[in-house]
Formats: sequence, structure tokens, C-alpha cells
Amino acid sequence: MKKTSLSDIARQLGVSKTLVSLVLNGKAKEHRISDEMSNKVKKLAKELNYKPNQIAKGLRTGRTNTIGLIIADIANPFFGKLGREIEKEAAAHGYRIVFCSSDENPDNSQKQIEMLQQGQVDGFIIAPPAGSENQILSLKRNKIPFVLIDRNFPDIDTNYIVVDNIQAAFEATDHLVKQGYSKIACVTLNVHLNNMNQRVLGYKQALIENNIPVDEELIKMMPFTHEKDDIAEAVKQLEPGNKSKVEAIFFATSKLGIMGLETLHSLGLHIPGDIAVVSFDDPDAYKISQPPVSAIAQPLQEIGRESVKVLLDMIHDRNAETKKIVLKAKFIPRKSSGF
Amino acid sequence: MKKTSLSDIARQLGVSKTLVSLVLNGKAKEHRISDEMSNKVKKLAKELNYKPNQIAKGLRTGRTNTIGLIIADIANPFFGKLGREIEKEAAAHGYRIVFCSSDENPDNSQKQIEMLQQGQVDGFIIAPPAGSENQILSLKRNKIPFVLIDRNFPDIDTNYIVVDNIQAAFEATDHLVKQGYSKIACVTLNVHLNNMNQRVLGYKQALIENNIPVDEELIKMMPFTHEKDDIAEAVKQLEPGNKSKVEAIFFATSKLGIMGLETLHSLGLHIPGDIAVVSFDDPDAYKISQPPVSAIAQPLQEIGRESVKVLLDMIHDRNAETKKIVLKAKFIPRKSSGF
DNA sequence: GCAATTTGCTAAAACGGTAAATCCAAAAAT
DNA sequence: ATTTTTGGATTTACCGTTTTAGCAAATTGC
Repeated sequence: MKKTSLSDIARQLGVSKTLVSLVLNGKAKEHRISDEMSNKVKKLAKELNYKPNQIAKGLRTGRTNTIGLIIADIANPFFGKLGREIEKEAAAHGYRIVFCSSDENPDNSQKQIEMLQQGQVDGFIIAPPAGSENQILSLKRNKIPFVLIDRNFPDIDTNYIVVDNIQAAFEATDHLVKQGYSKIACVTLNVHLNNMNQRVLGYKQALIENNIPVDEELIKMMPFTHEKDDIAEAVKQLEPGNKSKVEAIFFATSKLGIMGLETLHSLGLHIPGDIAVVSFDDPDAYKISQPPVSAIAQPLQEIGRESVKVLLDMIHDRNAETKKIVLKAKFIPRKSSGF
Repeated sequence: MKKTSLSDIARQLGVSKTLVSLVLNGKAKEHRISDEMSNKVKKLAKELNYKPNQIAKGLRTGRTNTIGLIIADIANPFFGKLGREIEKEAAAHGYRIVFCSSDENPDNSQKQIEMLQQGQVDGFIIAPPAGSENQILSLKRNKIPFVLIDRNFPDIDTNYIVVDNIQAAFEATDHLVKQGYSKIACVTLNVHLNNMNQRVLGYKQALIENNIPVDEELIKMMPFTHEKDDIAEAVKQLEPGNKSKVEAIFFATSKLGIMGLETLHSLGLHIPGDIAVVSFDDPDAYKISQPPVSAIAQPLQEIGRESVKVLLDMIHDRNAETKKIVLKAKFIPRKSSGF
């Protein structure tokens, strides 16, 4: 049972496939096709269960109704949830999502973008890994529609949707201070991404504003290929028993936070009694953790929606001016910071 | 700067595009194209940064090198991790993934399958929602390659990759018994999916084998649209203080488990002192939970790999016989069950 | 030295649509 | 009576590949 094509319908009705195409694309009126013929076509199309071949359509029109989503890792709940929101908004506009996980590796994202660029997607939503500036520039140069999410490159004029990382990190750290902690450590990624830099910046600003000296010893930069052992090592150095007398830790990502908590627990430390914890991002894990973890929740739905909208704007008008959207993240104090 | 096409190369070299196509597809030898010409073509193709238009290729060959992945929800870490494994294996074979979240709703999956079926994917990997039997049958009838994951329809002869749910649930429940609990409740989904049925079956079998009567009152079936409140309600009914004197709960999914734990914590219950917990699936949350949660970890990597392999087999030979693969899940005892 | 084969390459069709241009009556306007 | 408009449809071209069929020149066989 072969799929029915435009020509099949046209042949059976003894008309041209152009006519059939026009009718089924709702351009009948515009092209003065008689209602009688219109109805005949529609009826037969339904009978034969005609479904247009999107590939053929794509070849002719140059549009695929598909968005390429390049993120670090779909298995990471942050990106998973974000992906879901993007999928939802895209579907609402008749778009599909093909996703690629880059593992924060620019070589991967490079290959993935190249692969999808061969006429398969109308545009990209990208969380660009560090070192992928040239890829982004190349997209821009070729006028490929795209929008960055989660992080952006300040030196490149592009669309982007991010959160105010400085303010969010500030708020979380400030909260720790207000809760009475002053020896506050920061565990972050040793990676040149502006969102990460800004999180550390917000952390520092909060300390400074509260007249607490910034101790670089207390800022642990993890290699971005971080494994559990790395975090364990870093966290152990921050153990309150040590000379540094750390009282609280600010984790700059949920992956760091989750691994860090595992270590803290395995050390038998009581949270927040022995050490308090706050973290960027708000995975389910933090809600059921005992105690629940104070977290910075990003507005995933809004990020998802806006990124799709901005991208579609760009697709429809490649010369549209770039949109730079900075959203507010929400700090949720929980028991892990003595709240 | 328009993209270069086969014709561009052909024109510049004064040869036919057939020749260029043959060379670039490695069919030069086979078609007796001279090495000299071959090299000229390859060189120019590289110079012009030629990338074949996959859409055009797809139209001609009927193959898109794209797999449609239909799951319940990419934001659910179980499916996120599984998706990642599938993506990896697919990429290794030159395939891309377009995903759709069905929310366990057959109407959604129906639309999604239809949409992707318009020539856009070479095959499907599907976690079919309850009530989607007809869709699966229809795929089968039309000889569309597909493989089911996570659950299958016993009455339909299809490819599938699942875990032995009965055995896994049995093991987890049996573990609870061995730990000394006998009043064991089960929180599951009120949905006609064989994996869910089997989990309850395994739970019951373990009780029976240990001479513990099955108390239907202790089996809570949640509507599959479950929200936190539903779970909270159910869990409250199971509170050990009640007449039922429940000592342990087996959660049939991690989503149920996570919501359930939130409620147990909010009730101020101590785990496992007041009530023990085991759960199907093993999200990060369970590892950092205090205490860590005893869990049934599915072999996600193997499921991902096998599903892609089986699908590709089917794509390459639509009449290949169906493969039914049942993998073992691994029970990981942790402190939540007094381990 | 002539037929048969091999070598090296090409033209054209096809895939299934969409877009632009065109055509031809009949009706309306001049 | 001639021109213009309108309604209703068609023809042609094209998107960028792959595939089928084939052709001329060079080589081989005898």
C-alpha cells in the first residue's frame, strides 16, 4: 500500500496536481478554483488519507519546520525540562525538535551544527559550549537563524535568552549571609562560559556588599569534565573541620550540587547544622532531599517559550534585529540553608 | 553566499553531476571513473566546502537518517537518560533523533506518529501509551520500522526492549521482607500498561512466596495524570499511624517515589525508622536523598543501544523477524529500606 | 582488420511537491 | 464589434539528489 501523492489525487480526478496542491494549501479562493472542484479534491484527499510528503515540500520550499536543539546533555534534568518546554512551544507552532547533546564540547557541537545545517533544520536553539564562538559567528555570517540559551557570548551580537546569573547568585549568597553564615565557599566549573563567570561574580559581590572578604581559597573550580571524585576531593577540602572553617557552600550548578551533597552525606556531615548548602538550579532531587535544598530556580517555561518565539521571528525575517532577553531566576530558600 | 550543490562542482569541472555524485559517494571505482577525475572532484568539493543537501537526498532515496523517538516526557529523568543513550547509539550509526513527548496520551502519540510519518523519519522508537494499540498495529501493517521500549503489548507481535518488571519488583519487595517488613504497601499507576501490571504482579508474588497475605487496600492506584496532591493523599492513607500499620512502601515509578518521599518528609516521618521505602527506577535524587533510596536501576545504556540496533536492523530489512528483548534490572539496596 | 569488450563518462528521469507564467473561454466593458 | 476582465484551470520549471540506461572511444581478441 503505497502512500498517496498529489499526482494520485490529480490523476483520479483528471486535473493537474497544481490544482490539487493549491486546494489543499488553502489557496483555492486566491486562485479562483471553483468550490465544486475544491470540495471534490478535499473529499478525495481525505478518502485516500493523503498526507503531504514533508521532504518533498522541504526541498521545494527550503523549509522543514524543524528546529535543531543543541544542548549540553538531554539527560541533565535542567536541559531535559528546558527541552520539554521548547518542544511544547515549538509544537504549538507546528515545529519539531531534533536534539543533539554536545557534552559541552565545541568539537561535538561543531559537527552537530554542520550535520543539521545540510538543509534539515530551519534554525537552531543552542546552549553554546565554551570555545564555540567561531561556530556562532559562522552561523551569523551565513544568516542561519539561531538563538542562544543559558549562556551567551558578550562579544557577539546575537539573539539570546538567559537569566540574570549575577543577581541570582547574589541573592543566594546574600541569603546565606543573612542566615548568619560568613565563611561561604563556592564550587563552580573551570570553564569560560559567561553564565558561570557571572555566578561567581554574584557570589563575590554578595560577600563584598556584606563586608566579608573574598577568599579565593574557598572558590573551587572543577574541570568541566567533572566526575564524582573531583567534587568529592574539592568538597573534602572545604570540610568545616579543616582550618578554613567553612560554614556554607554555594554550588554553581545542580550537577555539582548533587555530587557535592552525596559527598557531604558520605562524610556524615549534618546539613545545615555542620554546613549549609545552596545551589543554582532546582532539580526534583532538591525537593526530596533531607533537608530540602535551597535553590535558584530558572524560569524554564519562559526560557523555552521565548527562545522558540525569537527563533521563529528570525526564521520569518532573517534580518530581524537581535533580541537579548534576560530573565529573573527565583531563589527558593529551604532547610539546607537553615531557613 | 549560496551553498554549493553538485551542479556547481560539475559545472566548474565541466563534467556531469552524475559523475560528481558517484565520486562523492565512493562509487567511483565501481563505475570506472578515472582516478585523475576522482581526485579533481574530491579536491574541488573540499575547496567549495560541499555538503550534500540531505533533504534532496532524502527525497530521492526515501531515507532521512532520522529516528523518531516517542516517549512520555523528555523532562522525566528516566526518559532523559534513556534518550541520551539512544542519541549516542544513533549518532554512532549516523542517525539523528527527533523526539516527541506524548504525556502518556494516545491522542498525542497518534498525532506525533502521523506527523513524523510524512517521510521525515526512517523509523520509530516508541514508549507506547496505554490505548495506542491501534497505532502500533497500523505501523506494523504499513511495515514502518519501529521498536517499542519500556513497555510492550503482549498481544501484538512487535520488536521490543523491556526489563523483566516482574522479577525486578519481586526482588525489591522480597528485599523488604527479608529486611523484616511485612506490612508492605504498593503505590502504582492506574494505567493499562503491561510494565505497570507486571510490577504489581512481582510485588504480589514476593508477598505470596513469603506467606504474607496480599491486602488490596495497600495497593494504591494513582490516576496516570497524577499530581502531587494525589500522591500525598494516597501516602497519607498509608501512614504507619493508621490502622493498616504500614511498615514499607514500594513505589512503582520514580515520579511516584519522588512525590511520595516529599509527602513522607512533610509528614515528619523518619525513613526507614517509621517507614521503609523502595522504588522502581534510580534517578539522581535517590542517591542524594537522606537516607539514600533503595532503587531498581534499569540498564538504560543497554536499552538504548539495543533499541537502536534492532530498529536499524528493521530499517535495513523490513521483513526481519521481530526481536523481543527482556533485560534484567538491577536492585540497589540503600538505607531507605534499612540496608 | 573487424567484432566484441572495456573504459570513461553523460543525459534524462525520477522523487513529490510548490511557484510562476500562461492559456482559454465566457462575460463584461468600451 | 472589439477589447478587457474574470474565472478556472494548465504547463513548465525547479528544488538537489540518485539511478537507469546508454553512448563513443579505446582496447582487446582472434
